[in-house]
Amino acid sequence: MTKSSVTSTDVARLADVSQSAVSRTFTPGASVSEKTRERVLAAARELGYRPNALARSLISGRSRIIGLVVAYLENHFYPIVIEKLSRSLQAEGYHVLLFMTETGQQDEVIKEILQYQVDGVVMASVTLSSHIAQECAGLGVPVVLFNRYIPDSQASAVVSDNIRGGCLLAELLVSEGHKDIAFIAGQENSSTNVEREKGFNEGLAAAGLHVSRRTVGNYTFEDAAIAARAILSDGTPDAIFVANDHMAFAVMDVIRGEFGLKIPEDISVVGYDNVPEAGWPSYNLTTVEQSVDEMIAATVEILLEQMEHKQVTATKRVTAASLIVRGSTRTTIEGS
Amino acid sequence: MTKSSVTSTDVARLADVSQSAVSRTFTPGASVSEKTRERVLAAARELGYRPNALARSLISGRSRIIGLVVAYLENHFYPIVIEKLSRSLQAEGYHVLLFMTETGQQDEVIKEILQYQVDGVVMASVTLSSHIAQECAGLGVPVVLFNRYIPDSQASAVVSDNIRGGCLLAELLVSEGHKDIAFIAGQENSSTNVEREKGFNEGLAAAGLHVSRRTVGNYTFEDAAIAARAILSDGTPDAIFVANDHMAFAVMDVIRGEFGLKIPEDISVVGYDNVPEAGWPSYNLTTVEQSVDEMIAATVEILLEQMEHKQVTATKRVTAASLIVRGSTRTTIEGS
DNA sequence: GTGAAAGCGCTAACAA
DNA sequence: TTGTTAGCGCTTTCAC
Repeated sequence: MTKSSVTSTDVARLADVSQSAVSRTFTPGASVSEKTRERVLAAARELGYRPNALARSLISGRSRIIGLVVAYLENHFYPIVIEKLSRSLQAEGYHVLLFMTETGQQDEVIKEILQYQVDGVVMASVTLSSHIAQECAGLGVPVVLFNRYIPDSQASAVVSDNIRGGCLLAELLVSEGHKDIAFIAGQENSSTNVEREKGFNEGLAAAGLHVSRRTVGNYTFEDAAIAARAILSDGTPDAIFVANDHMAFAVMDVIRGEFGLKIPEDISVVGYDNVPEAGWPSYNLTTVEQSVDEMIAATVEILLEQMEHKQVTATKRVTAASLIVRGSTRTTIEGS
Repeated sequence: MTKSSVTSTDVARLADVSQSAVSRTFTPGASVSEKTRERVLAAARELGYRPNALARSLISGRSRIIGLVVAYLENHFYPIVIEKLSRSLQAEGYHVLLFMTETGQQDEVIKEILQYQVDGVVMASVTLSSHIAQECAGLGVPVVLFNRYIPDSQASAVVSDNIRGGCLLAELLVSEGHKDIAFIAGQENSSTNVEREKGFNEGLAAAGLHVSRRTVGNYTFEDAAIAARAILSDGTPDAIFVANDHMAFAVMDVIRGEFGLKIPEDISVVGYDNVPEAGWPSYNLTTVEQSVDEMIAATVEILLEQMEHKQVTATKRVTAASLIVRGSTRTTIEGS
């Protein structure tokens, strides 16, 4: 039992310097002579001293903690986001305090977060009320909505070009000669769903087509399966656009397992996100890639910029979307 | 710009009470009269006051933060762990500070963690040196290794009964009449791999059998695919036990996609973990379930117990493993 | 039950 | 460059 944490005062005593000297030694860019620096470092090592980040935060007003709010990790897109965001922030000397929430509880959660004096907040798979966004802005705490966008919010947002992505998929399906095209939606009022659908519809419209059938999968595996059954019991469309990959896997399973149809011979399926499983041979799903790396980079950039200048202004960043063509879509169409 | 956080002093001034009264109002179990309590609460609401968790931690010596260290989220088992652990801890008033690390960097990471004065640490998919474990114990910070076990460590561990699980799978394969049985290992020196293999071998030995071929997949999708190719190019075994589900998906894809074999008609495959994808129709994988819920419950219990009594003692908890039979294994064997 | 006062471990002026 | 001196916002004795 070494017990108790050693404090800077303990180190100072052993090194025979002032407590401030110890503090300076551990403050990058402070002025300490090489001699005292070494003395302090030696003493610190001997006692096993580590600065208390909380005490530091209390006075400096910067905790170097970023709050991350997520609603669910079922969709594999989000674990990847968490991993990459966390690594990027760590590289900048920040750490992620994780908050799992239910949709609808976000405001409560934000209040909890603020108690930890976080320097910034990232909300993935979750939105927040304009009221709370304003409160954070007032406190000088930048908030970034990740993969979500709320018009007129005080919060910044990083999204990929979902409209363009939807359009790319429509163009692909059209070019392959599909006519009877169905759509399985995600969460109705989410910006991702709205924009992907919008782009998709526009793409079809440009070719004089439109979605023949539409059901809702709410971005969950189970609902997507139900949505797929609803469509297929009503006849087999040429193609289905499913609003994200996670749902698309469920849809493909229903198509092949329950209806005995072949993909892409009997029906084409396209998804959205390009999660790793989309590249797995069993699914081999044609999809649109949202570059998580770019989205994360933009997020960190916004955060750092605003934290540094303590100037919170709502910023919107849109990253590129790119088509990933795999085997779930026909390259040429034979019959009709 | 409301700027600046309101402090308890601000609230005290408005409510015309002492600053201590404000503190007591927000300290569960402190003695405050109903009257002052209401005055304080009213003032707090008016000013939008929220206690500063960092300042509280500084004096109370308890941060209510738990450090969680994870190496990778590729295997879907871990995102689920993160989600459930985070929710359980939140329910107890704790929050998770996330640290992504590379294997081999854990000691550095732990030192960073300790700076945040965490009340406890959970290490998933990662181990730590006995040296660091001792340091944490000395500081009174409980450490729980999740799904990992290190003999003679100062750290506690929560694991499922991997030996039993491996044995259950062996018994199943034996009972179905399989003879030529291959094994694809995870990470060679991880306790999960060692124990699952041990149990599996014992189970086979009880029937006078043993593993015919063995390759290593390192718990990654890519290596598992390579390991599967190595085995299959050498002839088709009756069955393959893959040390976790994540690798099993890669193996199944190779079996069906590259070798044109049918599962389970030509070959049975079993995995381990029972991640959600194992239940997806495309894989429908027979596997062993590690009850994440039970493992999380045990983890939180150990943490709370030791944090409360500030008494750190290495504890080992083993949860049950149960067989989940699905369609990737034959129920009766015809030929061979 | 309530207020005054003493710090928790640290950073940041300010003098020296 | 260095030490001294104030606090950061809060909890917690201790008298009253």
